Amino acid sequence: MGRQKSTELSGVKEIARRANVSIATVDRVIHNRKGVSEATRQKISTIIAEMGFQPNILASRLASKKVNHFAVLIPKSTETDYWESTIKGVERAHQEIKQYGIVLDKYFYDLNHKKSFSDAAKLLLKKHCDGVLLAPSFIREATDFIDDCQSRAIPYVFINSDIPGKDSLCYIGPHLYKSGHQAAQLISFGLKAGKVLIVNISKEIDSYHHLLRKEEGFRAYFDNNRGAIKMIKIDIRDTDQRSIEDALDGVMSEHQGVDAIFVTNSRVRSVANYLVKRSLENKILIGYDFLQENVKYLKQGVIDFLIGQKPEEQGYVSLMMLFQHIVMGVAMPKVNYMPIDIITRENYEFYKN
Amino acid sequence: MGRQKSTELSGVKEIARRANVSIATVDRVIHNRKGVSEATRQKISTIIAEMGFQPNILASRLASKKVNHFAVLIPKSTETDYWESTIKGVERAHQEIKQYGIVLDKYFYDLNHKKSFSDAAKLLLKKHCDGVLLAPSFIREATDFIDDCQSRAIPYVFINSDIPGKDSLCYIGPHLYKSGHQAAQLISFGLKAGKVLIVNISKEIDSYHHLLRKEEGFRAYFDNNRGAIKMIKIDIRDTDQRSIEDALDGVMSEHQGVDAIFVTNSRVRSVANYLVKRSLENKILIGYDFLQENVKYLKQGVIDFLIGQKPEEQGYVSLMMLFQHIVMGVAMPKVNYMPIDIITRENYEFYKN
DNA sequence: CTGAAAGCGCTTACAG
DNA sequence: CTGAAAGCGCTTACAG
Repeated sequence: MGRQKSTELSGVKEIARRANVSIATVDRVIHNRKGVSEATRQKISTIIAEMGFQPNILASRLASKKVNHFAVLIPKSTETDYWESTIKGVERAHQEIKQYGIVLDKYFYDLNHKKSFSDAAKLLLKKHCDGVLLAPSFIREATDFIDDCQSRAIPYVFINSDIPGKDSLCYIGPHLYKSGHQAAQLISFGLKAGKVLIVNISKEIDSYHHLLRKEEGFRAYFDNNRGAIKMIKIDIRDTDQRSIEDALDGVMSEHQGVDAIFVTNSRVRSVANYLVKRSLENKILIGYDFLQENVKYLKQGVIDFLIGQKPEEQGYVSLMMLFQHIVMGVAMPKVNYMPIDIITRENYEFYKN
Repeated sequence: MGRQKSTELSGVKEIARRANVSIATVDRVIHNRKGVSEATRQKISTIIAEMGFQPNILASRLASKKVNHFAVLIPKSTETDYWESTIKGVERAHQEIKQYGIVLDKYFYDLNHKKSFSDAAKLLLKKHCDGVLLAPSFIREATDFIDDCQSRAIPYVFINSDIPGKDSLCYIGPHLYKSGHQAAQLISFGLKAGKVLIVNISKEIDSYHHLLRKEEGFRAYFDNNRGAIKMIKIDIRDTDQRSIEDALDGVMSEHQGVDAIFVTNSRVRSVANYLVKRSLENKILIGYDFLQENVKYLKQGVIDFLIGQKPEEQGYVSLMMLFQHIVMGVAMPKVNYMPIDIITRENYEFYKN
């Protein structure tokens, strides 16, 4: 391991020397603090530019002992589900940056109750906070909340879905339409002609809007590549296994000879379970999300493909974005679409959420 | 933005106070330096454990001005190729950690000349270095080099491929066998019966060994799921377009009615080009790597699937591993397989190498 | 508008 | 074997 006392001329001390001022004044200029004559400011700015000076962020955070609070507002998770991965990613990012004085405040809401969102949001706004990371599941409630954020000049990033028309620091999540498109392409690769069933399962009317965007993309693919594919669709609003099976029995008997099924969310496991019970495993089945239960059916060959949305990376990237923007002062892209991952029984063991 | 002077009792000062010693002695114990009586060491260790003390890495690196040199030894890249991405990932990681006093020394060799590897390795070993990241393309030469590393106690990580039997800090790269398996599954999803052609294109005898592991995995899939698939194979050692086309013409006329082609590396673009020239775009074509030229044919529908090996992430992760191990003292997994990514014309625009 | 001085939490000679 | 003191590059009161 080398050791080396710095001999190079750099840092605030050198700037101060060259400008013939104290380092305190240099500091004022670096941070755009007032109380510096225009002339001195000019002189120092020029020197900074010439030197290509980059402040030492370690020393800066150490000396200032500055603390930033970031708040995260997402659905609460139940065991092994999707949002569990998201919060895991957020926490992993926090581990990496907490030494810079980043405090993470977590707020969760219940996807079945809009009010829980507003309640959590209210709590959140009671404490000081320098940036927010939110999953705006409920359009109205989320809109109210971000209006509050805006009036307090708190920057926020959308995760997993966005609110069309509402400007945020950044959106991090999937391109829903395209992911539906991808599902369609996979089916059409394996099925040149036949009947395809689209299944939406959700009691959430609000989040239904996500599913619809996937469905649109799915349909559009066959419109452009129209061939011998017929499409049927069913919406299932009661999400217990029994109701799902009844609904599927209904549609299957009404429309004989379904060859492939596209489930627009992670409930594909319920459909897989149904297919096994009815000995219909040979149908092509595609759905969403790398969840334990889904992978089980993938391994068995009941589910052919899962489309992954990288919830953990979403969480990780989101918090990092906030950090890069607020602490490091780095510019960020407006949109950061997650990859559309294709998971199969051959590659699932190497998959990273 | 909050500000807050620390009031909590923590840090070396507090340890020193509790142990009734100076902070210098505390420092000696923290870093296992000698020159401390066993009694004092015991006392201090206990206090450290009790407090759950974690040294402030920012302050530590700032005060010590310690510098670590990491060396990277990989093939030199030509424009937009695979290794270009790898070095990009390495450099991105370096950007993030250089503030900790990490210096990156880059060495490149020519994949067409084994000697260039040894030469670069010799150069590398002339300078001080705390860790090495290497792509061991040439087994013999790489083995000699890591023996040197071992005798100097320099830790090293393998990237992109490993040397079976040679223990390293860590291997970061694809699971070659499984990725061949994946290619086979995709083909079999789209082709229930027919003829499949395996194509190896490489003038490199050494790196041939990689391709072979992919081919093995590919074949094994059809052995397990044997059906109406016949396999043919061709090795092409002259990699100019003309020779490739001649070779393909030969095999195609000898074996009529090939339905699908699996190219075991990124040269799939050459085969795609050939198929276009002969108006054979309707055949299923699968190959490797997210390179511009390959994506061009993916968009056109000539290539059906590309398998991505995440070269950039390989580079990023590798350097981070070295950093985590050497600077942060964190334990690392022995193997870090990259995901086996499936890239299509529907999802390529969201793909990250 | 400006500067001297103390301090962030740790490390490093140096002296004993 | 141990400690007092200076210093890393920056920030923050405080005084002028």
